[in-house]
Amino acid sequence: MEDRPKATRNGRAAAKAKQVEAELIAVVVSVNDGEPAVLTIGQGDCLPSGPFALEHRSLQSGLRAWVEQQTGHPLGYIEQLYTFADGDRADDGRQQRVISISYLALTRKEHATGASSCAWRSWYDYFPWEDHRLGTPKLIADVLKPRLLAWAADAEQNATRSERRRRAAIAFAFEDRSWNEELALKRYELLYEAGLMAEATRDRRSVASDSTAGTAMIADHRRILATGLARLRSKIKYRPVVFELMPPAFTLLQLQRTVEALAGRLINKPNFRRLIEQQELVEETGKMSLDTGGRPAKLYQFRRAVLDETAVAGTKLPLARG
Amino acid sequence: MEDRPKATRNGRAAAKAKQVEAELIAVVVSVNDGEPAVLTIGQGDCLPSGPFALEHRSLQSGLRAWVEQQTGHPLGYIEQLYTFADGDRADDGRQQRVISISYLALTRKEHATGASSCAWRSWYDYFPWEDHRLGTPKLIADVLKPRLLAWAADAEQNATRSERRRRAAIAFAFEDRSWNEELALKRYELLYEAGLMAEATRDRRSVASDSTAGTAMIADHRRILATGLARLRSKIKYRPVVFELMPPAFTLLQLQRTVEALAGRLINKPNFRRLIEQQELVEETGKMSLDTGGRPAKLYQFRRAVLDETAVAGTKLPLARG
DNA sequence: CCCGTTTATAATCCATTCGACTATAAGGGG
DNA sequence: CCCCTTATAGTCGAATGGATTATAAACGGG
Repeated sequence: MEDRPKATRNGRAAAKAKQVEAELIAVVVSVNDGEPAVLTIGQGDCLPSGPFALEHRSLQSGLRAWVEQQTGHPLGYIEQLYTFADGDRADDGRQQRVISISYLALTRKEHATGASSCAWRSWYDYFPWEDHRLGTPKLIADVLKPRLLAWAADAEQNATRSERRRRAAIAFAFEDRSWNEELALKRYELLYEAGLMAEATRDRRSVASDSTAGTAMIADHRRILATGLARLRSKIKYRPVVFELMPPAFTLLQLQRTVEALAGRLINKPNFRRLIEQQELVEETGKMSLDTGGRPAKLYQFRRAVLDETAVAGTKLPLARG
Repeated sequence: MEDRPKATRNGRAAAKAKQVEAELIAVVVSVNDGEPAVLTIGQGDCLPSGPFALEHRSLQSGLRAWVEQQTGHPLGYIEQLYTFADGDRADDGRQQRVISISYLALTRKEHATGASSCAWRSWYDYFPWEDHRLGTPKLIADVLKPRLLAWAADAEQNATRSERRRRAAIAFAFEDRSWNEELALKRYELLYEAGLMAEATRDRRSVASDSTAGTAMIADHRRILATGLARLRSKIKYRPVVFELMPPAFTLLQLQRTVEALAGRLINKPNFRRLIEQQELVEETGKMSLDTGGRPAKLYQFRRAVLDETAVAGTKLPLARG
């Protein structure tokens, strides 16, 4: 059985043909006054990114270095999102492949970010159909729904037509289905496929659609952003990651507003409080917040201890069903 | 703002220093007669893998090609697990980095795999402490617990000692905590850190421990396997992936045994049936299985339609709590 | 100073979920 | 025919979690 590490040996022998460049991309998220924001560079159409190089000790430290260099912002919590190859880069004629490794980072805005050419932009600039806190956005019924149905009707085969209609109905809660905020990535992919994203028309070199929604980004950065959004919306339901976005002391309503900003939907207040308390995620600081506008609220802090305990329990947040 | 795609441009300008090799690694899982198996090559100490090369259209197709070449086994369902860099490869003096992109694949054994040098091995050969179907393995109380406690006591600082004890207690359900099958990766990491895995003593070039548990693998392959195990145990609870492991027609008990094999714990039978049925995951084929040993059982098949519907619902499986 | 507004905080109601258990049905073998 | 095995149906009860109501405490305006 001398051929055991065959693959690796072959790879090294003929390594020349198998060299790739690895790119690190970050979705850096914060929430300020109930608005979820993402850290962008350029004209707000680009996520912080850079190649993984020899001087980086690890993928994570490489990512931290690039983000700090490009935005002046140090990162706390980070988690890997997804790795993919050959977006639209292979078509420039060079025989060089790029692998993109994307990360989700949670932080707080506060750090004054010097004069870098970076900016915090609201998630919902890029995905205006995702914010359901004030009800279903009109954009959906006025623009997206008719366009999606037209796209479905465009299909040649009958089966394809009904499949497209069903996919759209599930993703966007047509035909009185209930809205599912975790489907953010599926919705982006559907809109891309239907030619409603500026990126799609650009990539296909086809005629620009008469109606595209949300702010576009370079390459596949908006897709990566959608991936981060979907991951975060899913994760806040079973892991206490929200606290990475909170200041050291906060009121329960501030915590709720942060979750709502991420989920893009409103939460029942008493139930939210009950769940937070019975899970012992927070403890009182003893101080009160006076600038609530009404009755002063207790200030709480995250119980760091649960970061170990919770590995067992799983932390749920009550996101009301439609 | 002409410096927008700065990172990428820099990367290309000085590309020479930033070349890496990308390796694809597969955890291929099947379940046969209630035994969960993983596809290995070599002496059962190596997962199928190979470099990502120019001829591969995508990461996934590259992975499929390597697995099929090395094992003769075509893959169905695959999902990305994790990407990591610089395992223990950077220390051989070469200035060359390797990025490993790991995948989880679910399949069925059936395909006669020619005469390749590959073999199906039980998961629990590598993680004997993970199978709790017949009660808690004696290995835990007899070997792991004393060794872990000794490791905890070894720490110099008081805080470190109590932290190690707490981590061990959570992961292995000491001090009458309840067993959580999803912590498989944490358990492996803990045992590695405590020097109980042959890989750890090998990596550190330290004296081999007097007691190591389970079959070791090359490099970090056993860690990757643990990652796949943990991911799968988590995922079967909210997505209907189990059916990728089932034959076209099966009895409800066979389905239950498969879930139990993956989870490493037993499930309450009436509750399992109730959950499967009320979620409409399966439909009757009209045929019966006669070789049950008792009363004949209805044969069911997976309702492919739920693969779309379920995007909304989330499919739970009742894994009884300790 | 009262009173309406705003927010905080506590308590209750109720449908659903889900673990645990019991009971009945239908095959085979001695 | 009894007894083993497994299949299948039904019940009980605790806990979860969504929805609603009630009370408390600040502020500001008339």
